[in-house]
Amino acid sequence: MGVEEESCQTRLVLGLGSIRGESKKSPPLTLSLFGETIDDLCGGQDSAASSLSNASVKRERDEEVDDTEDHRVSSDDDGSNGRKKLRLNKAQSALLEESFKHHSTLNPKQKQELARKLKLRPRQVEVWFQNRRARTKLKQTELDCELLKRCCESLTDENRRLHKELHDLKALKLAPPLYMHLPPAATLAICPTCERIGGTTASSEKAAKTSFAKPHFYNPFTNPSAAC
DNA sequence: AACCTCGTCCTACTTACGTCA
DNA sequence: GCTGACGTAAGTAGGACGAGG
Repeated sequence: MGVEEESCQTRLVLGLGSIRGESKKSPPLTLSLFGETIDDLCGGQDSAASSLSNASVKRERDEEVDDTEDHRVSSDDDGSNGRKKLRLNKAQSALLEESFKHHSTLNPKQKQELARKLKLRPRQVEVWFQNRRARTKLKQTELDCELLKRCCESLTDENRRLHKELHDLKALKLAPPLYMHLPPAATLAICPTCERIGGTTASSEKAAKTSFAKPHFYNPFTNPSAAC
């Protein structure tokens, strides 16, 4: 099936969502002209083109640039009006990915060059980059979400632990006989920040002194379990 | 200088096709 | 063969921005 065959066909694409009124942005019906510009079809400028959106006009202009290879399949063979979908081959995907690694956006020259190499229309290259950026962003959002979830879980655990510790300390305070079993007060070190009782070793004393000298700030993002 | 229009590019959202389990 | 989920190409609306009048 050649480009000429396809480009001569005017295809009416009916968006189901639009028909159902699901999309607030979409018009009820969309007339899609594949391979032909409005000007081509109307035989001149300033007729119907002026009523089209900028994007549509631009798209049609792009399509004029490269229609040398048919990556589309006409759906009119079977009499349906649905659009057929381009599938990029592995080589095309690989080159696009490689290009995306170097720059996630394209200038017009790069777009043209890439389209020429891939034997695609510049508009298709542009769309691929738009969708690729969207996928990258979505993936990053998912990763961020996962990280926040883990931080939240960590903070919840820490909070639970601190509550329990506070409860234990209060219980300890209300139980005088237990004082008898504790070491002399002078040997106890209490963390001024978390109010935990430290041990009597040199290291814990040192830690306590350090805590006095320099209050520690807990950053769950850099050190989720850094508290004491 | 301030404004308006136009063209272009982008994002966000959506639709619809192809594939696969 | 049918079906639902998923990935993705493509359509659309609207905003931002620069150029030119």
